[in-house]
Amino acid sequence: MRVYATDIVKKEGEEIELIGWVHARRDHGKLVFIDLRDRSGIAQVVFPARGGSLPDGGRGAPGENASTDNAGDLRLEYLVKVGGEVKKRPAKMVNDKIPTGAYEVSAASLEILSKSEALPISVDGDGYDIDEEVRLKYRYLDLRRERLRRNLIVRGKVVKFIRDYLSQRGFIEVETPLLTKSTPEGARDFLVPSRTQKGKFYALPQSPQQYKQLLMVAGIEKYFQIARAIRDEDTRGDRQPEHTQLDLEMSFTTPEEVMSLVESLFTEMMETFFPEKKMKTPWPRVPYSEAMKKYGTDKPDLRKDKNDRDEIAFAWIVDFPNFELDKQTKEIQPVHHMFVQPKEGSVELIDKDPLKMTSTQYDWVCNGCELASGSMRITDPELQMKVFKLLRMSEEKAKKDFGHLLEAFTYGVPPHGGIAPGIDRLLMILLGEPNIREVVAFPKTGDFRDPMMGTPSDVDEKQLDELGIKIVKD
RNA sequence: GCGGGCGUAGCGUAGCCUGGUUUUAUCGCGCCUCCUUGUCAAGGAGGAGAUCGCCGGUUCAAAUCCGGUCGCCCGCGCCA
Repeated sequence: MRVYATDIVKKEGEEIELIGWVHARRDHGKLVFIDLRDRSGIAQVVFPARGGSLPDGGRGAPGENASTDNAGDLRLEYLVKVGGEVKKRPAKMVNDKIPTGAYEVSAASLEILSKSEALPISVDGDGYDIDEEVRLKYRYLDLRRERLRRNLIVRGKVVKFIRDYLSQRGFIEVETPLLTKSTPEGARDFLVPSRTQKGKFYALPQSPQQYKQLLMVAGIEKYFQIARAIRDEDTRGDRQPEHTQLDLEMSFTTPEEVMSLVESLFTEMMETFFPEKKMKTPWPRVPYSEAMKKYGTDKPDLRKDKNDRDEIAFAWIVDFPNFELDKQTKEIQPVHHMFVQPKEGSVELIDKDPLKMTSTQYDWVCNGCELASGSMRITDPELQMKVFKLLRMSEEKAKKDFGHLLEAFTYGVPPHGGIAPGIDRLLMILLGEPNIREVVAFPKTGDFRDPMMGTPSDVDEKQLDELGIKIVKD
């Protein structure tokens, strides 16, 4: 019966089978030890003397161990299947440094399932000191290391927790398209050329924003999606060309309800998976103006001790202005996006003094990092059109780009709002990682490449012809 | 686009400031051969592996100094 390495502590005296990689080998000639690693962790396997038995009496008479005679051929990262008995180690041979250190598997059989060349990178250790280009080229090896395996496992658990939590509360998970429409506002789009409509393009979604609002018009009422948001803007340590958000939207809701939902969801998540973190509850609320005045930023770091790895300072920033002036162009632009509902009493200001308007926006921040922006949305087509115009969009352009939304709002639109917390950034902070790439299975480099896949790549002339595309080299 | 840091075997590094006991470029891990019955950073003996990112210059002599160039990382701009 196959057992995971870390489960041997529960199997003393039993005949078991381990399958995993040779993480380390210590060959004493007639006696060979390996650390066998599988997805659970590490267990020591001891191979008996070749042609003999173990000093402690071992397994059976000489000759019975013939099936482990190839133990001396083992090399790092060979994939092996080992059969044997789980034994408690004598007291002075216990290794306190590993969780399975009080036990070991006394091997009776060994099968080499797959050999390995010497690895280009070590998968032992945390890997931080290895050139990242090489780590990414051999990501499938890099992911073998304990730290990254743990990151993927925790990520999977957190996402499942979110899904369960929201599903239990009546939310419906809906997938929205990846092939969508380019709108020149906001971030730069990744474009996908259309073959069937030569000369036209799809855009990959910067966020499912419009779709989720249309789902509210459809009457879904409570929507969420673990959604990819894709933006063609330069990267940072906490920014990738594509990242994952918990996108959610509710009808007949209030900022209070959204904030309280997110707060209880993630508080419970923290208690479940990160009980060691010190977190203030309820999360403080800081008005935008106060944050700017006191901290000079709308994503203040509210930790008391910034060197404390376990301190997590979640907070809400509220009472954002609707609009601000671009620092360079001095043109008016939305603080969040152009679908944000102004606060009650602020709406009338749009004709007189739009910069004085306060919005329903609320941001979730953590340790000086923005984790999410959310708001109530505009549902009045007239007000929405006013916003478009305020942002110097012609009525024709607005109807061309957003006519579907404006029209949808004429068919019985529920008031709605939502939020979209960034999963990668949250995990980066909680796992104490210095970079978002450490919590993403297959991330891209700072200049958008994947050294493993060789992305982006040239394409065949034929593919370009079908799309009606000619490459202009400068 | 701008600013900063880095580039020496498969990986991590020393040497660079102050050019020459480096004519044969340091050390650790990994790799290969042999020895080794209790290791867990196993140990012992031996060995292979580097056009010092690339191009050019200065010099009797360049990993080292100078110029250019390429690549990566971090930050700014940008990211509704």
